[in-house]
Amino acid sequence: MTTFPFVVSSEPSLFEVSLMHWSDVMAKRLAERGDQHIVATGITPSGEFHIGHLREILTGDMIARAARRAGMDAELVFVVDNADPLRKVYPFLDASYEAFIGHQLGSIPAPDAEGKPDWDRFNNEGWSYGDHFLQPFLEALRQIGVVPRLLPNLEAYRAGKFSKAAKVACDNPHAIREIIERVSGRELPDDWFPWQPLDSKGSLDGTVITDYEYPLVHWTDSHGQSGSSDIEKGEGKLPWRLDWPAKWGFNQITCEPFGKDHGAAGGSYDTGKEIALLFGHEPPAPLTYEWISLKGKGAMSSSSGNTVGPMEALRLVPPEILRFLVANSKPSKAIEFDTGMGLVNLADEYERLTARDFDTEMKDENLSRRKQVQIEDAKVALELSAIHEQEKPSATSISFRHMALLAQIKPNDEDVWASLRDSGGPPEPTPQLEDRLKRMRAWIASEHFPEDMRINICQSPDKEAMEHLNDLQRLVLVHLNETLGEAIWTADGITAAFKAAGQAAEVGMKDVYRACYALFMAAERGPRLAPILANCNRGDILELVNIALET
RNA sequence: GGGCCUGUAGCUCAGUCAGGUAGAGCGUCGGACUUUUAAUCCGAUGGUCGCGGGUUCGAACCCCGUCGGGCCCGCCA
Repeated sequence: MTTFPFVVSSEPSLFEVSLMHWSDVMAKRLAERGDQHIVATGITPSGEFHIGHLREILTGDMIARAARRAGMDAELVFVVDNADPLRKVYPFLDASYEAFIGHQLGSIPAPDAEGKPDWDRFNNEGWSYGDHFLQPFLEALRQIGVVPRLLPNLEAYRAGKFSKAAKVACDNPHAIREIIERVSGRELPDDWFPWQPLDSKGSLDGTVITDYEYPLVHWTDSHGQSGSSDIEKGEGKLPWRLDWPAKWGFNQITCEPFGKDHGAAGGSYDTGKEIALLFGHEPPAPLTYEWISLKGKGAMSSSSGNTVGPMEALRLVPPEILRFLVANSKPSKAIEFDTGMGLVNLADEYERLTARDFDTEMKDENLSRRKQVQIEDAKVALELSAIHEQEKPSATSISFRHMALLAQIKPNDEDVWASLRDSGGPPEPTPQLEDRLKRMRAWIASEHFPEDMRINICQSPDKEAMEHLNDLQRLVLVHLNETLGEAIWTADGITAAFKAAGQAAEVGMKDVYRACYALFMAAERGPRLAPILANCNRGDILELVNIALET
């Protein structure tokens, strides 16, 4: 008998490390700190949001859910970094935005359809640049089952929430400088000061600090103007490396996932955790995650237009599949988002998982440890994929592939439901299924739908496919010309014509279908032909058979 | 220069934290369903765990080195 040194004899705890999903590992870490948690996420609304940003939010959401499942209180918050400045005139912006560079995203007008500043909405409704990009993202979040408490950063500055930290920083610029220089290994300019005042035009760039008398930071700007910035009234902002740890404090953040850029040694989390202590609070438990890139196109980037937006993704993919993508990948794993075949496989894997009974599987005592890990991981990933936290993910029992076929073959939804009914599906379409079909149709209509999945009826006979047919199979075509010509143009009628052609040619149905698939789809096999042909133009199909016979 | 992630079956990846007989899904191939919604079911196929050393009774896993891919250390959150 083999003994495994790693088997501990004590009773299995909820936190049996070897059997944990990544979200549970984080929950365990949080449990060591207490049972009240605020999980933070944060994004700068500088441009179009993309599914890369979804990972940030979903990672946080899943940690919060895991903490709640383990019996803790946990809330998800979303810091909207609208106090950050506009960095440059992005390609989607009009050149007039040049004047706003350095200005805070929450204090400048949103671009209109032509990329020009929309002053009307800005002046009348206060509709800002940040709002413009945030709004659709929030809608996508709602669909995907994430409703975080929003913490707009600019408003936090104006409300004086940064006052305490800003005072500590401005009172101790040398201590801050020491931390940043030592931990990040870079040298700060001599005139560096831990506060960025707004200049005479409202920009955070280009000011020189001339003096500090709490609560005022005195400055001169690039326009030759000078003035004072009150650090308690949001007349400026803390530099990012201080801004972040300051937010941890007054928002009482206990956990925050962030992209790998922040997580690098000497990066902003490293300096942040020391600065947090200086501010007087513990840094949150970190979790570094990898980026999501687009398959074959590299990293996602708003400015290059190389993105799939959350709303676009949701038109194609059911939200639970998007959640599953994140839940099923360890945060350290880079995700390649593939809107083609990868998506089909992902969705079908999801469907297969929903059909499994994990509890029963786990009862098998002969399972290897490895197997147990797999089951546990899959089970938790599936739970986290549910849009609503409490609900069990339900199986549609219709694979993505199958749905893709039906949606292509049947232009009318009713026919799809009828077909499902006939093949043992649900008597009435569930709302979930209707939703699936709607998204599937959008996907098929989009450029993202993989060619491999597309059903194409040949316009003319494919030479190569036809050459592979033997004489017997060719003979079928002769009879097919006749039987099909007389057939009633319905699925049943066409099926009957196939049979009749087979009988006339005295060959088995296998050869009939071989011949048909070669002719109609240039393939050896395929989806059931008759219903597809029934939806095609009769004249075109007969013409196709004719041409084939002539050549 | 410093650091992080990553390399396992044709593909996507588990497994590395706590060393104990290389795993899953997809794909491919074959069969069944007396023929079909790329379906389903069964079976088969498949890997010098990037490479080289070391530690060990035993290494995908730990240590050292090396090669390849991605990335960060410039307030770009």
